[in-house]
Amino acid sequence: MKNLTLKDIATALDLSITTVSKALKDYPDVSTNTKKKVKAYAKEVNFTPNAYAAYLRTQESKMIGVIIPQLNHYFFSNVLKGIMNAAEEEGYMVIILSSEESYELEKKQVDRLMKQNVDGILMSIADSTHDTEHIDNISKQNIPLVLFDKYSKLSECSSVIINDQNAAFTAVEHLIKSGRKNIAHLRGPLLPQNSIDRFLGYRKALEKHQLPYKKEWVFTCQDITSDEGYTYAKDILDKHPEIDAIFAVADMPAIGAIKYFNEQNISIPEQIAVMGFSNWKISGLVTPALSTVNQPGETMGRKAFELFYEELQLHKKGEKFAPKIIEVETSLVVRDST
Amino acid sequence: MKNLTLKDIATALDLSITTVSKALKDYPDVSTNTKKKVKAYAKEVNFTPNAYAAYLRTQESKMIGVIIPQLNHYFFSNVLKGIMNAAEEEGYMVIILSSEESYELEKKQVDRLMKQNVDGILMSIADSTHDTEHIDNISKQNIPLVLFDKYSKLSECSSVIINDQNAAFTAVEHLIKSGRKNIAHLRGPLLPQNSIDRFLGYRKALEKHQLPYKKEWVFTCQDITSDEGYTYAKDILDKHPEIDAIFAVADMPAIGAIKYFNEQNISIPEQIAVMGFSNWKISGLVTPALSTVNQPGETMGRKAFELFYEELQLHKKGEKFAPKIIEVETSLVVRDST
DNA sequence: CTTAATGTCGAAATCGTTTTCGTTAATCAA
DNA sequence: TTGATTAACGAAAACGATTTCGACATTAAG
Repeated sequence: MKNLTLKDIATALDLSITTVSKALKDYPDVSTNTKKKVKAYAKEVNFTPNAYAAYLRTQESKMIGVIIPQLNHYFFSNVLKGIMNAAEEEGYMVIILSSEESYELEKKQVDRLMKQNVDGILMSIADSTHDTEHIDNISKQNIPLVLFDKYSKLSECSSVIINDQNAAFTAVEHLIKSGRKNIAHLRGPLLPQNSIDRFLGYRKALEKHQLPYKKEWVFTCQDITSDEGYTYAKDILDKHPEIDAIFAVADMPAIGAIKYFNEQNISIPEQIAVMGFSNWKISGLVTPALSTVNQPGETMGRKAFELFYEELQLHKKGEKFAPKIIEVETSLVVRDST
Repeated sequence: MKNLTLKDIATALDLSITTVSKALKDYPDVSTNTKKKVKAYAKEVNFTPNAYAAYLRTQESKMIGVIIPQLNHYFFSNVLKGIMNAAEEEGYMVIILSSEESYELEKKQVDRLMKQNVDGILMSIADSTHDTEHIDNISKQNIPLVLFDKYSKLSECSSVIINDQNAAFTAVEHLIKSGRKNIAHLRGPLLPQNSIDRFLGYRKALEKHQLPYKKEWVFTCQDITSDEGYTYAKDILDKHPEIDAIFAVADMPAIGAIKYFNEQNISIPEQIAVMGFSNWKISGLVTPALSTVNQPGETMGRKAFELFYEELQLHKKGEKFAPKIIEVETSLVVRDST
């Protein structure tokens, strides 16, 4: 049982392929009567025009590509959900690829998407990405591009982000307002802007409240989805007992730290407070429940798609599109760990 | 800057489109010399034949569709990884859709994939799916289909699964061997076979060791990715203080229970042992670390793709394919909660 | 009544690849 | 030398939808 074609419908209704095609797309030179008949029949037999054949003519694949650094990642899964829902509403299919935080793989995935003739690319760049030639290439090929979450200062294109610095600032200020004075920071890798901005937000909060900033109180996590916080918590207890709060770049390191403190019977938040970042699902389930910054992934995904779609419309009209940057609101989620 | 076509290469090398195409696909009626020249040039200009145009002729889209019940799910993310890696090796693109555990949406997503002319569909059916007409339709259209993790006894098609009953049996037996006698079960929803089989494994283990099975000790979680275990833990403490171990259908309910016990200062595993199922990343990070059954998602994904690919090759030859069922090995991960 | 405008429809070219079926020239057997 | 074989290439017809351009009939305008 093959898929139906325009020809099948044309034969059935004794019309030409042309007229059927035009009727379905509401061309003005088809009578209302014919349109009705064609549409009714098409609906009856559940006809959808073959996307591949259509592409050949229109050069529109009705597909977008999404590249994320990690597949197994609560936040990115949420972003994907937002993208996919928005995409479906406009009749777009989504091809998801992962760069596994690797610059080389990221380049390769970009290439795969271009070869697949996607109508646009939404991506969150990998931690290890240090140049943007492959990204700039996308725009050069006139393919709409939107970055989300992670972005690069080197390359100017549309982005959907949060204000990492402000969010971190608010989180740390909350620790300060609850009386903490010696606040450590589990920061992320050196390269990505998020990691830098959250660190800067941390410093700013300390500065504003005239608290000491000490280099030894900042610990770098290589992978913010791992439990590196566990070992750093040990360091903190052993070498810096004066520390009374930790602000982590992400939830997982914070949870790692909590685990160590629990094992050592250090009471949270009495002896030490712990603040995460991102609000993963698990954050509410650890003991004590983790205070954190909510990063609205689904909203970001939806906005990213909308930005792509807007850009595409202009492209089609041949107009230039000035890159837009959308900042999505975060919020502080105060639970039991602070 | 348009994408290159066969024509461009033909013009550049002063050959016909036909010869270029055939050279790239190693047809025997092209001289070795010409093949070399064409391939070298194609590589130089980074040419890949347009997939859409190729589809029109071959009816092969080189895409597969994957439907999972939830996007934001550690286990399924792992399966996806396995599928995507295997798919890439064979030059396939993957379209991922989510049924959100809804039967209606699942039907719709199947339809979308068929309309997209995917070469095959891999899916894990939703909890709420009660009939298999939409699934049988896929096979009827001669599109290779492979189910994974969740499957249906109603419909016979290739599947990649674990032996839920045996795995649950082993897990519960481990609790028994460590001296537990009154073991409760947080089971999953009534419909999916996994949930049933894990429950049956639980019962079998009790039976074998002549331990009591009590209906009141079985609690049904509606959503096994939620923390329903938290409230059931309260029930258990309040109404069934004799219970000394819990076997949960999944990690999240187990973690929910752990959270409640922690808050009530019930020591785990001394007063009560907790066993999960699936081995989510977070399981090692809660306190105490959760003992659980490891479900090798990535392997399952890879096997699922391989099964699809095998079936596709036979389809192309016009041969019949007898559905295969592959059972992937699980293993017990003993941590601190038992 | 003639010409122009309008309202419906279809023929045919096009997108880029694949593949069938020729065509040509060179090689071989007799 | 002739006929048959083989090696190397190309012309052209698909695949299914889109869209340009005409064709034809009908109506309106002059």
